[in-house]
Amino acid sequence: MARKVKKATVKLTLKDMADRLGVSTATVSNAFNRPNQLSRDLRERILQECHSSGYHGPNAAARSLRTGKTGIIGVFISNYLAYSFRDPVAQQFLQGLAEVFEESDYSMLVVPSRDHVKQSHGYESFVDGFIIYGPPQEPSLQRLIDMRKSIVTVDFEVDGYPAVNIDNYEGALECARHAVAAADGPVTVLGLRLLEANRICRIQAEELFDAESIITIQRLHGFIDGAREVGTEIPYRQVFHIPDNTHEFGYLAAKEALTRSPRPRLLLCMSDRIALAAMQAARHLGLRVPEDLRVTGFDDIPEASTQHPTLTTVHQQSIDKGRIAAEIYQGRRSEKNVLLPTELITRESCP
Amino acid sequence: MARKVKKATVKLTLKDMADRLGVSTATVSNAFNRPNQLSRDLRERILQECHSSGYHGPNAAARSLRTGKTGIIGVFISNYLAYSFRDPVAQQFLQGLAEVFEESDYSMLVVPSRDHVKQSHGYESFVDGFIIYGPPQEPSLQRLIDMRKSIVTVDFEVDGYPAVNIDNYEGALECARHAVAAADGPVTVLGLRLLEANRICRIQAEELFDAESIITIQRLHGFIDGAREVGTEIPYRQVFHIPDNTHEFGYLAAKEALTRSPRPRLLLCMSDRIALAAMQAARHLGLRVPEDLRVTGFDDIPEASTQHPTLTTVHQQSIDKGRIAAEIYQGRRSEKNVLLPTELITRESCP
DNA sequence: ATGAGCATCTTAATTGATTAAGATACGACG
DNA sequence: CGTCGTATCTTAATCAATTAAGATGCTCAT
Repeated sequence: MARKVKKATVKLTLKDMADRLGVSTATVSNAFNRPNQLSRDLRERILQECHSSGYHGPNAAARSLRTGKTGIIGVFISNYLAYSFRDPVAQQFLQGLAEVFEESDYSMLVVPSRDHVKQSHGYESFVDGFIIYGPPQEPSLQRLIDMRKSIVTVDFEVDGYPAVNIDNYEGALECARHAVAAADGPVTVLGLRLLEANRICRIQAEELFDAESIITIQRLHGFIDGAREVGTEIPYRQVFHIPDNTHEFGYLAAKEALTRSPRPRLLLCMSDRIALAAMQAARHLGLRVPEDLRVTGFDDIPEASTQHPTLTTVHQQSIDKGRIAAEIYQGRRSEKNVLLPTELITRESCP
Repeated sequence: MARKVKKATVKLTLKDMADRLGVSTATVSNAFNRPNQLSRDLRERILQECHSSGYHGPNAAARSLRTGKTGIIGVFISNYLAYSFRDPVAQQFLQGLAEVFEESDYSMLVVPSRDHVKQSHGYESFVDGFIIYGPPQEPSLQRLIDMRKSIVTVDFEVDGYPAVNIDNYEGALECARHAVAAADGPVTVLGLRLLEANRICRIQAEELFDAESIITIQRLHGFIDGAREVGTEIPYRQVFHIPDNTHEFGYLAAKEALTRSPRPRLLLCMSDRIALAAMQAARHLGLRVPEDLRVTGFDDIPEASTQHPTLTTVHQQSIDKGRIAAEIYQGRRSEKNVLLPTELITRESCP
């Protein structure tokens, strides 16, 4: 049963209101923006009249043209837009952002960075500033910088701009120390976005992205160094590259890793989503976790603690990452460069 | 290691470009918007100069003021903004929207409907139109209508506007028929948002929302009618109200339902998230699914098929719902009122 | 040769607000 | 009584674009 509503009336401007009320546009504008510039009575009358005749406040485009502000902040996701609504960590990050921006009356314009420079219609000039999540392509980044907006970067850094990051290396280090020490057999790493390739493969050292600033490279080094500390060398050939953080890719990569000989006894995964997919693959292969195979994740997404067996993983403060980025953006924090700690959470998959 | 980028230059306008090039503003504008209004050579020169001097296209606010269009579409979520980034079905819906809008160069402004009318800064006039997901409060809805924008409603209907819905009743009916017939004991419904209360409780018939248009009421009627068809009456006192679709609430409600006497042998849940939480609660109580307890969900979110035991549920086309809403919005579809079918998916939790 | 037709570019009105500066009136104060 | 300050409201410039209508020069058919 459909709802009924009144049909809309004609489009009204601030000037129309001024005419109806017999005052100047400046006064109507002030009624909305600077209450102390006019008498209480008149302001009441103006707002009352606007409300009853269906004028919903000053036109945003005009206001923005004049003031240069919009109340909209751009969230720049370095990936397909659809991706950000599918990745659990990105979701939590967005949730954190939303929590803070929501209460201060900002709206969020979520934009994808893919092919960003090619796009024509220039939504960028609509936003007051940007939260940039993950490193965009170089030309996109330059363009954002050129727009002279305030910027906060997340999960990467740009000289001279505030940044929020997590301690990927330390988390991976701690994780590998614990997991490799407990494992009694071959170790395989299921790694994310280590190469440019868009298919699953094992890596060659020379193909590896050499940027220390890429978070998965930080995790990889943490894994390798942590394993070495407890006496195990992880050769590059035991590291898989997975092009995207999806269940499907994780499942396939795990199947491949687990059907090789010798079969690994430990999978160090670079995300929880990959780890959960790997556990499904293990189940389908008749392997018990953790008896036959140990698995660790990274991120500590909600499912990590609710699924069975529960997942040993490195906790990162995804929601806080969003909250803090939003707070820095709003100038509500003194520090400009935040490094959030990570923490190993030991659960059933690798006790 | 932080990236280095060039610092930004001064702010440029279309007029600045016109002056530098010795042409009129109209010509520069046309270079961007109406290529056939000027010679190929001149257009090249203009775009080249704009690019090299760092002018990134016409200011969006000014353009929008003049044209009345922005290329931004508002996605109106009838809940806290943060919620939409946490609810799996909402996420899939957003993903579907994003897929379509992304390829046609639209940006999505995700706005919460909560306290919508109270908010002052009027982002609404920034958007060309609205996708309204779930029924907002009456005054919010009236306000959106008054703005005279194009509107597509999802999961509810408004007279005179296009709508996308799913067949909640039929899905619930089919689900209850199957599950109740197979169950050999008491049946309990874990229902979502059936009352206004913001705590878990069992319902009294007279408290129930009486609007036939609310999707959870449709599901409830489906459950009740389906059970009746196979000879079981579900009394209202066996229906729980859960205020929000979260794991925590689901877990608590299930714990409560499963510790009552007589213990139910079947839980009909109104969402997968509730059902998955219920299965965790069952595990913690030492109950085996499906041997001791059968569980069904609704929605068919990704985890329903990947977690163990896999979940019997009613599939809804959440992503398509988003895609179709976006297509209708863009006038790419002839039908204006779409009812998507649902389908029972039988898995391990209730074979 | 002439004017119609076309491509190309310019002029200038327009969009809906914000806000500095100015005008007016009124009360208080020396 | 003149003057100053304050509260209140108005005038008008400004923001950065779009676009209808007009101007200009060139081609081509008659």
